[in-house]
This record gives sequence, C-alpha cells and structure tokens, in this order.
Amino acid sequence: MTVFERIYEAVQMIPAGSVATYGQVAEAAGNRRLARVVGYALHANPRPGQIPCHRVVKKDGEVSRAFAFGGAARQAALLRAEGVEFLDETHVRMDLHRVSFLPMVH
DNA sequence: AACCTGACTCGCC
DNA sequence: AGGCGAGCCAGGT
Repeated sequence: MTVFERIYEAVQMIPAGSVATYGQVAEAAGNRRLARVVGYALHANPRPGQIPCHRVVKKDGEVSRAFAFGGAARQAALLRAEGVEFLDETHVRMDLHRVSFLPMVH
C-alpha cells in the first residue's frame, strides 16, 4: 500500500456535500506533513470519476487554481451541484461544509 | 540513479 | 502580519 493509494482511499471517504482540506486528507493517510503530497497525488488522479478530488480544498477553503480538470470554476460547479455554498467564486463556506473528522485509512 | 518539479501546511523569524 | 524553509512522494528526464 503506497502513500498515494492511502491518499486516494481517504479522499473517497469525504461525503458528498462536504469538503476536506489537504491537511485533513494527509492526516487520514497517516501523516499531516503529506499535505503537499496529497496535491501531487490528486494531480496524478489515476481514477477520475471514482475519486472525488473536487472535494479537497486548501485549509482556508480556497479551491486550487491548479485544478487541472476544467479549472477552478469547474470544481466550484461540481461542489455547488452537491449543495456546497461559496463565499465567492473560489472560496468554500468552510464553517458549513468542512468535514469535522476524517477517519484514518487502515 | 540522481535530480527536478509539483493541487500544501506549519513553524520560525 | 507576511515571507521563508522544511517535510514529504512519485514520475519523468
């Protein structure tokens, strides 16, 4: 089980209508210092359609500008379709949607 | 096989 | 308050 695989499993635990920060995913994968690596893993995203990478945002709720799949606007649209509210075009209402706890993977 | 380069976060100036 | 460096992994060159 590689680090990337644990990261993918953690991301899949985020329920629809909620978002998690890179740091939360990193913690669930076993080490919060992996926050950066989480970004790399999602960039690689080997299983689009199965891994809800659009539910991962920065700690302040900002959607990454480097989102490769159609841009930040596309990611925001996917989230809004799940009922996620925004402060502006790029910032999620973290007070409402951030998952309180993300279970550790294995 | 070494080196570079990314969707981040936190602590220390 | 804001900038800087470190920690961390995989894939391509």
